[in-house]
Amino acid sequence: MNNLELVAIFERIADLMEIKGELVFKVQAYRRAAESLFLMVSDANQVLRDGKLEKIPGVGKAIAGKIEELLTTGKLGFLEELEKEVPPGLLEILKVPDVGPKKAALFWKQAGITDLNGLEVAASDGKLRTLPGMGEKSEGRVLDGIEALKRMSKRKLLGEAWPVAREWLEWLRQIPGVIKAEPAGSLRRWKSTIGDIDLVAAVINPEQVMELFTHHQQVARILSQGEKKSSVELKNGFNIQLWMQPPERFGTLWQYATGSKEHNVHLREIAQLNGYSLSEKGLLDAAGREHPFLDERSLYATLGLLWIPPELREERGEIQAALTGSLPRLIETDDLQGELHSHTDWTDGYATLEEMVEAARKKGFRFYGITDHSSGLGVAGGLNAERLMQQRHAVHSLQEKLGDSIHLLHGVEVEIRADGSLDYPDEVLAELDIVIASLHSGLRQPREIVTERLLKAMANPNVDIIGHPSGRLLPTREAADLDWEKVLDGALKSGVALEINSNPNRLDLDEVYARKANEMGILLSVDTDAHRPASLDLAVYGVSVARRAWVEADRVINTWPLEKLLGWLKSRK
DNA sequence: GCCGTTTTCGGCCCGACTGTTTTCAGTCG
Repeated sequence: MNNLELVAIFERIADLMEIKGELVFKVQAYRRAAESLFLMVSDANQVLRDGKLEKIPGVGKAIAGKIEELLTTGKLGFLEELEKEVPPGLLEILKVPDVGPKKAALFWKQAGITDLNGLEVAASDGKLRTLPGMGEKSEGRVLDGIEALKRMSKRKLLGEAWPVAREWLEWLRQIPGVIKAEPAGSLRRWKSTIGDIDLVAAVINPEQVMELFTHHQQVARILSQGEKKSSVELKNGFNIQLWMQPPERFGTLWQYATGSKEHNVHLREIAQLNGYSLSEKGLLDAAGREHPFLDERSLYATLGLLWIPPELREERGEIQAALTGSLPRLIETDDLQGELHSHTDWTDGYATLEEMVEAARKKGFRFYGITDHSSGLGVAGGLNAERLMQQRHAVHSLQEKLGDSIHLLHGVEVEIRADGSLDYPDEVLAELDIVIASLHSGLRQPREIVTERLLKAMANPNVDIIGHPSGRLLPTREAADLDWEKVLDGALKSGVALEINSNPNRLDLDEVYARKANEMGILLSVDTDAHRPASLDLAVYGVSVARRAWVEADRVINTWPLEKLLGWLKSRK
C-alpha cells in the first residue's frame, strides 16, 4: 500500500464519520492526517520501519496504529466496522453540490437512501420535500446538483481556467463602478487543477454589477446571488464565483477569497492572538472597531507578517516563514533565459526547426534546446541514430546563419526502455549537447521496477535532465508509482536536473516532490516540451509549479547565464 | 483525535447565501 492509497482511506474515514455525526474535530483530525500523508515524500512503509509514524504532523497514537494495521495487513478493522454502520454508497452523494454530511444522514435515516441513484429516484418522485428542513426548492436543488455532477465531475485544468478568467476580468473592468477586478482562489494560487473560478472586485454599485454578472449571456444557471457574493454556472462548464466589497475593503476581501482555507484559518488564529477578529470585511479590534485594508500587504503587516505570495498560501509553513522573515525570493517567468526541451516536425512537432528557433529568438531567449524523440518512441516517429546526426547537421548550419543571437543546443529526448537502458548507445549520446531522458511507456510497472528504471537512467553520465519524471497526464493518467525518496536520492547523487514540465496537462514534477527536491539541493529545469511555437508561452505554468514549491531562480538551470549553463553541461560529461 | 514558549485538558476561524424557519441550520470556501 502506498501513501496515496492511505490518503484515500483516511479521507474515506473522515467522510463516513461525518455522516455518522461524529465530533467535527475528530473528523478534522483524520483529514489533517490525510493531508500530511499527501505531502509526505517518504514511503509510509519506510516511516513505519523507522518507528516514526507519530512524527508525522497530525498523526498521534490512534492514527499511527491504523496506518500500521493498514500497511501490515492491508485492511483496517475500524473502517470495516464503520462501513457496516454507514452505507459507503452515501459517499457519492456527498459530491452533489449543496448536499453535505447532515443532509446525507437525513436522506439515509429518514428516507432509506443509500446511494446516488436512490437519491435521484427519491428526488424525482417528490419524496425529499417532506423531510424535516427540506422543501420543494431544496428538492429541486438536489436534482439540479445531480445533473451538475454528471456534467462536470472533474476539476478543471489551470491552463483552461486562466483564459476564461482573463476574459471575465476584462469584462468586469469595463463596467462603470468597478474600481478593481482580480483573480482569487486556487486560480490565483496557481493550483494545477481548479474547482471554481474565483474573482474579486472593488465596486461602488454592487447591486448593478451583480445584476450584470448573473445575467451575462454566457451564464447557464445562477447558483446563488447576493449583494456581496454571487455564483454562476457558465455554458462552457465552468463555475464562476464573484465576491465584492467597497474599495476600502479590497485588501481583506482579496486575501480572504484567495485562501487557501487552511491558510486563512491560521491567519485568523494569528489575528486572535493579537486581539483581533479577521474576516473579509476587515480586522475587528477588541473594542469592536473595524479596520479595513485597501491592500493585502498592509493587512499582513498589521499581523506582523511579510506579504506572502499567493502560490505559497497552502498552510505549508509559509506563515511561520513570514513571521521570521525567511520567505523565499520565488522564481519568476522573466528569470528564464532559455528553453531546454522542445520538438520539431522531425518527429511529432507541428513546426519546422527554423520556425521553432525563430519563436524562441522572438522571446529573447539566450539559448534553445532541440530535443526530438528517439527511435524507441515509435508513435512519435522517433529518430534513429542516423537521422539524429542529419538533424545535428541541420542545427549546426542554422546556428551558422543565426550567429550568436541565440545559442542552439542540439540534443534528444531519449526513451528510457522497459529495462532501464536508453534508446541510443552511449557513444551517440556523448556527442550531443544535451540529453533529456524520459519515461513514456511501462508507467504501470510495479514500484520497484519503474523506480529502478529511472535510477538506472539517472546514473548514466550522459543524461542531463529527467523529463516529466512521473509521466502523469492531468486529469486522467495516473503518475507512475515511484519510490520518490529513492528517486530524489538518485537525482542528488547523479547530479541530474529534474524537469518541471510546463504543459498544463503534465505539470510534472509535481509541486510536492519539486519542493522536496529543492530542499535537498537538486537542480531543476522548467521546460515547455513545446511541439509548436505558441507552446513556448506555457512556461508560466511550469514556473507556477516551481513557485508553489518554494523554488528560487538560481536553482533552475535554464535561468542561468549561457556560460554557466554550458559549463554545467560540460561538467556532466 | 491531536496538540501544547500562555495548556497533558480544553481548546480547535469566520461570514455569505439559501431555504426553511419565525431565529436558524446546512453548506461552502
